[in-house]
Amino acid sequence: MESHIANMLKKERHAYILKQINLHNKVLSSSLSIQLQVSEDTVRRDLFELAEAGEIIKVHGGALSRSYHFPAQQSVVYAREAKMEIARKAVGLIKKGMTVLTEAGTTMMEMVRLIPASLEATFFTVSPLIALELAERPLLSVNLLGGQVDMSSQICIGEKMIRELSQIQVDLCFLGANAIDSRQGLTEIDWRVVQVKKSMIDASSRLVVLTIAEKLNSAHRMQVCKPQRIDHLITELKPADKKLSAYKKHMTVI
Amino acid sequence: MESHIANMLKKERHAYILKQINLHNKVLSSSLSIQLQVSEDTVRRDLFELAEAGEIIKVHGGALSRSYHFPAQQSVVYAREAKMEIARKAVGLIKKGMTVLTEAGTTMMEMVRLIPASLEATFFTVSPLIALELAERPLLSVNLLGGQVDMSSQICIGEKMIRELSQIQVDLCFLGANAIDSRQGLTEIDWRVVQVKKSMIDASSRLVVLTIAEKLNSAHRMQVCKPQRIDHLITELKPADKKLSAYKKHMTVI
DNA sequence: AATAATCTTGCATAAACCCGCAAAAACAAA
DNA sequence: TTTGTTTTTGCGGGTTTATGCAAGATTATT
Repeated sequence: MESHIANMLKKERHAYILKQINLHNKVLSSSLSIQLQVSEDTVRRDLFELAEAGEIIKVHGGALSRSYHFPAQQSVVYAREAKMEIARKAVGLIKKGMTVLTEAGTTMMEMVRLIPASLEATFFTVSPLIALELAERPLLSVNLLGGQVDMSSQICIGEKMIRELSQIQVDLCFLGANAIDSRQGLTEIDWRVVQVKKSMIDASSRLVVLTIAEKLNSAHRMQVCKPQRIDHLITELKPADKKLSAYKKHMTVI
Repeated sequence: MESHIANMLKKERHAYILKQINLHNKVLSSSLSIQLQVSEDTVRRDLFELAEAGEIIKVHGGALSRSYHFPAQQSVVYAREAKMEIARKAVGLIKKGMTVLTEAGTTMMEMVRLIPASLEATFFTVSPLIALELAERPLLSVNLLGGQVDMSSQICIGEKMIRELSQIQVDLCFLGANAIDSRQGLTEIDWRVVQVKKSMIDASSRLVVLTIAEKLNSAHRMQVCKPQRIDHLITELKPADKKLSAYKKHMTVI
């Protein structure tokens, strides 16, 4: 990457700057000048042009992502309709007396919200938020597996957690999918999250993957598990939908 | 990870301040100065600009949310004023590089929210919510101690957690008080919570108790620790207040 | 009234900015 | 390639902005 940073064209610099802003929500003229190996004036001109095109917000000292203009952060869940349909199907798999292990994510939260207060079961989870929501159901026994808290995924990770996971055995494991593909299986971006998910899978008899259809047929760098290991795949689509046919060889589609 | 936290741009500070105001309904120039790592003058100028833009209401010592005067959504947290004052004092005890153990509760949450993003320290906590809030600070290492999740206290409890606590040693332990008395010390209602708090105290060199003055001179059934074991007592009162004199024999009152 | 905290004002400094210009680079056509 | 045209870039020098500090005024608190 660093190699073609020297002697970049204006367009390339613009692309680079936009990428940086999307990544950090902010750039400094001074550091860009060093990163791109051009003068600060040039950077300023670049920022000015991007700002004029409405791509970024220019401020004294650098520039900010446009999202700073809409300070009211949207707490709306993306594709909630779909996620609720998934949640409805998922809850149906949980029977009285079962031991269940769950991950984090908005889909999982929708599922947990649908769990009736009358359900009697044992839950393990790596997600603080999910744990708190589960704990509101009086008949559930809720166990939160501790560890280092990861900011981006909002789950607990780390060695200790993996060691703890190796000591439990559950009936059902619910995982959300960052990306799933009928050949590459479940994949993830963050190495540390992969470690945790692998351990979760090892600790469970049956594996259930929840995902919105949008994420079907996509893959990331690191593999969490092969498609054969997945027992149930739950999406908002009808099981007969042809987008799911490729998955049916390996797993039950719900 | 580079921290774009120190050396914030003006716009970023403004966004941060607005977030804080929406969260607490009120900000103090003094606290903001610490959190943002800039001089009070700069904070004052920021507040002035935001006030001029009509975003907030500037008052002596800080600023208020505009919606605060119309008591539409008030009293979400009981005695928030007092708790913020306590929080402000408590944050002062945390120094760079320390290892800190915290409990749950609204006072603790106020404290955690005031922790500057620039602080470098290691935190252990038994509270899922506190853990998530802490995790937003990039320079902190946050460890959530897992276990059964107790609905009423919203903390993790149980044998496993106590065993884990026995394996760590921290500089500072922050406990909230359900009841505190100059002779009976710290007391609690729930037996299982007592077990956890006792273990937390055993794991720490210095013990800090946070409580609103209202809870002074009250006691419950089960003792958590003797008054002598408490190193610092933090309330919203001035240290010189005569309500605190009985406690001064045993502990430092802040 | 006394004390402490906070505010205002003015000033100093460093960083960031703007403007114009000339060199350099990219581009297009001969 | 060479030549001419256009775009892009870096730089000098003057301007503006951001920030912290100090001293005195103002406002809370006791």
